[in-house]
Amino acid sequence: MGKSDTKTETARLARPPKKTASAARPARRQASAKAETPYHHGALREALLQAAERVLERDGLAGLTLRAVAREAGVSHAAPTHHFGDLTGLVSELAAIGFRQFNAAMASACDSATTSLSRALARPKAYVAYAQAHPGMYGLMFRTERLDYSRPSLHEAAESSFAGLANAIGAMRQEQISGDALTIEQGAAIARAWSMVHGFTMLLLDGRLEDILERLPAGTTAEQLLEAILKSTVTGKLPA
Amino acid sequence: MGKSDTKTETARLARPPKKTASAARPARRQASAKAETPYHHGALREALLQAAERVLERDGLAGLTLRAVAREAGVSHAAPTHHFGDLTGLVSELAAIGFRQFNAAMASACDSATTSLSRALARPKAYVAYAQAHPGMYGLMFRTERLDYSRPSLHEAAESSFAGLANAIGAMRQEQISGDALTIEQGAAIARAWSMVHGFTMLLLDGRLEDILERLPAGTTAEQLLEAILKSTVTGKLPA
DNA sequence: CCCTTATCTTTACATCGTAAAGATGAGATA
DNA sequence: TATCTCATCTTTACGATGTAAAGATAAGGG
Repeated sequence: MGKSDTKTETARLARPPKKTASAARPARRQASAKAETPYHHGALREALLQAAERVLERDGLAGLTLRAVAREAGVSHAAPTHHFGDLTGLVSELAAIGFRQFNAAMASACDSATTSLSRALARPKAYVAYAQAHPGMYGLMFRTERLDYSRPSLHEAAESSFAGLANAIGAMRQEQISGDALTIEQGAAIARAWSMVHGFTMLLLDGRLEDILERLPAGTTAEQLLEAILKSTVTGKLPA
Repeated sequence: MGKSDTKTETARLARPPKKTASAARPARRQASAKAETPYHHGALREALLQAAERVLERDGLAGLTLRAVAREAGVSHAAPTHHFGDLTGLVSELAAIGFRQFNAAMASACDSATTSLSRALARPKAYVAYAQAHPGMYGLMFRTERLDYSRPSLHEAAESSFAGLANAIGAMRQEQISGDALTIEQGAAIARAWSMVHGFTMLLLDGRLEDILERLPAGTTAEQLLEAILKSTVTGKLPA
């Protein structure tokens, strides 16, 4: 009766019943996260985060549940609770990882830019490219109500992401962006750039740009559309 | 044991046990949606949609569940299924209503604009204003993975919304936007405007513009920031 | 060597979406 | 009018999820 938990979920664990002799304990860190560690995993927290990212990119945001992550990592469904408190905790830590990945991608994109024009285009293009390569992560970072920004790791990673954007805009305007005060023009420039690229990304990931793309000359890609947008913006034309 | 459904949810219905005499049946449509209709409601579908909107704006997207809507409407938890099939159905119909509200707001905003500049600003301002007035609805329309665009009502309402945007851009460029083909410049102009205002709205609703707003001169509102963005865009300055 | 404590598992429960079967009444048909 | 049919709504049931609480197990220090 009821209580399907017990039967359904316990079955797949198939832990050897006793194992009093502590024989095995193989290498204490497998890197494959494939779970051969009985009881004390040794690095469950990291394993759970990696499992969560896999689940997220495989099954989408809706599939990212505590129990699914626990299954993916090969532990009991309540194991994540001890490390993250609740779903919000797990999701927030994963989002922090996403922001760090994202920041790294942006930094490396800016480095490999030479001309002033290419520097103006490199950042937004890398932005969209990251989102396309990690749609689950980007969705997690920007569309989940279940994020706890009071967590230091997430707060810091997101803050750093914002600072990178602000600095890039400042560099483009050949100004120094101070940390604590902005003119209305500076704020508008930052908000405008962020809104544009974030909005484009969201619409793209949601498939809402398809209507436009299929009306364009055959074979036009989203990247080309983005480039056209950026160039017309940089050139200074065509109001919204 | 278990099966808490029965006790917990049935309790609050408190339907008079028999009532074979069909005495009451008051007016068949209450407009208050307050549920005094035994068994056959008469207009449950509309009542459920109104209840859903109330729940959405009160408890947010996470609170918008089939059972919560049924409770709000005063019917059994399975009643919505008959009218909408599943949660996706209910949510999609509600989103269609949102798009129609939105389209009406946009249309009325455009009508009440005189100068060319005010016409360029009226639309995006009304866009953001709608989202701020109905954050739940806007979130539902644009951030829910659970929308079924194959439903005619939703498809049509969203399509009409897009057409309105495209036409506004076309008018601004003094061009005729044909329904089935776009130049790359036209597509870029549409995508750019949409991305900007959608991105701004999302960031604003998510509270992610707070970092910027609080660094601006004291008391600067989101509307003023938006206006600064739009003006600098119309004037043609400051690349992204 | 035992005891404390962190880690992980079991068990339990409320809630949710959804399916299926039963109850009820509205309208058509005779 | 009496009955039949069918749309509408309720009950019951089940699997899934998040989370709390208690139990099991090992790690490490006294």
